[in-house]
Amino acid sequence: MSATDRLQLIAASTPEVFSTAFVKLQPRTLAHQVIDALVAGAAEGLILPGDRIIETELALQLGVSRVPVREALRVLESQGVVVNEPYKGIRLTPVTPERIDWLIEVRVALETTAANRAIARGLNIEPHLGSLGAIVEDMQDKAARNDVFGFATADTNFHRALCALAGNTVLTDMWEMLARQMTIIFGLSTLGKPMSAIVEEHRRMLEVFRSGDPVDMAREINDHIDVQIHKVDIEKIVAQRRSQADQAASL
Amino acid sequence: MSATDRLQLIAASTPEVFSTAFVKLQPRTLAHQVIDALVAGAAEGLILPGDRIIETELALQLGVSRVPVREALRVLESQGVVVNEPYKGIRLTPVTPERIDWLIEVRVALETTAANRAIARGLNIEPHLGSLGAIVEDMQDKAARNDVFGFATADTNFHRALCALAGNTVLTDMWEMLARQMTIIFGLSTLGKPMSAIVEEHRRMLEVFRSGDPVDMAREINDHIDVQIHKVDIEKIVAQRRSQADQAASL
DNA sequence: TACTATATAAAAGTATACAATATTCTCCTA
DNA sequence: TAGGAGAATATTGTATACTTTTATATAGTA
Repeated sequence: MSATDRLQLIAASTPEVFSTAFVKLQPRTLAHQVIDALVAGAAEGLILPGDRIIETELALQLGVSRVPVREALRVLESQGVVVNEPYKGIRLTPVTPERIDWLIEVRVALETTAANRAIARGLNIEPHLGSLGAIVEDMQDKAARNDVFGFATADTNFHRALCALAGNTVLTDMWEMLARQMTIIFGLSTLGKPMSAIVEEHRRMLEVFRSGDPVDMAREINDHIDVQIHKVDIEKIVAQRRSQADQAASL
Repeated sequence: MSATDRLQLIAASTPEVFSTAFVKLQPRTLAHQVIDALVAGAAEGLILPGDRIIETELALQLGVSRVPVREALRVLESQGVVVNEPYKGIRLTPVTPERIDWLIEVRVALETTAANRAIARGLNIEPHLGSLGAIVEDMQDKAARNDVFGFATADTNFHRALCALAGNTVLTDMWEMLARQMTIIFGLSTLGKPMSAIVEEHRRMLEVFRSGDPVDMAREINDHIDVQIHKVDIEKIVAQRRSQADQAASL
């Protein structure tokens, strides 16, 4: 079963993935939608790290021409989501434990910077604390319903909101790049700890943010993000997923 | 005089800009070359922040079709180098003092993280110190010859080499994104201080790196980068450049 | 049988052509 | 003369067609 075979399911079984992605903004260009579809597909495990992505097939499955597909792939290439070898093909970037370390290191650096900037701007007050708190409550709710996908989304939203308080669009743009890749990895791995514990961690982060101590904040973010995915043998998981997908295809 | 009128000079008067950009690696795709040409053109002031970039003209001037041009622009859009409004046009991202602050904030965060990681890996030893030192000597040399462009290139190389020591490709990729935008801004602004002083700063940074104190390193990087472009009224400079370009066009 | 060379096919890279949208300019009317 | 409606133009968005390169398969030879 090829990557694009699996990806077909994006346009077919889950059209909302393709449509909800651009709800919040004006109808963007097809290239942007292709990006979202690809990332969503990767997050759902329809495409696995290392899988080949063929322009023609992807264009066919998504119902667009190769041009926007190529544009999307070039963007994702520049962001490290896919790797390209001229005339040879594009693959979803293989996920190694090393690469996860790298992503975490940069993400911690960005989020720490963002949080400290937000504190420096004096934004660790209402109504911002309330907004962040609401997201934590949403996480709690999703955890209670055992809605893993919704939980992960809320988790991402929390960190996105925190970054946004820095008011630095360069930083938030970069954070979004990382978030995409983290989303793909999170989609593959089961969480390293129970959801209730993660909710509690966010409560604590929020409290530290309120208190406004930069050093504590840095440590809190580092501990939180660092442990999240570590100690998970991602390559084994990918192998399992691949065999599962192949097995399903042979039915 | 339009942006693409000025950009024409890239392909015409300075073909080496278009060719040297991809010397180090395999002949990459045209899109990558277009990216380099655009950034180089922006760094030389042939395109100014806020200038409209028209796909057709750019493709014509560079002697390629619109497809690679579009791919390049999409990548640059995702990196914040250009801004796009569907069906309205693409512009070189306007440079504001605020945006410079944002770029600096992220760059300091990344470089500090990189330096500390390099120290943690125990790479603040030979032969790496020697390599970095050689770059500083190169800067000294370029400063003596009053070669501003060469000096800026060497400066960039120093920081790139420092980041590379972290061995984190996610970080270096992001740093390159920032470097592009910084290059454009540096190309516009005159240096905030004499080149000899900047050389000295790099010597000091290198010394602190050797000593291996993370806190000192962070402070050193922050001071170095922060002061570099600040206190320069970038918008005024852009306005001046634009009037100069228009004046030259009317001759 | 194994290995190499050649031919065939598949897919990326590129260019051209067409459609949709926005801007601009002109002409008409108040 | 000023303002607006509409046509003309310019430019982006998208699709199709062509070229180049790589990979694969087949056949021929050692």
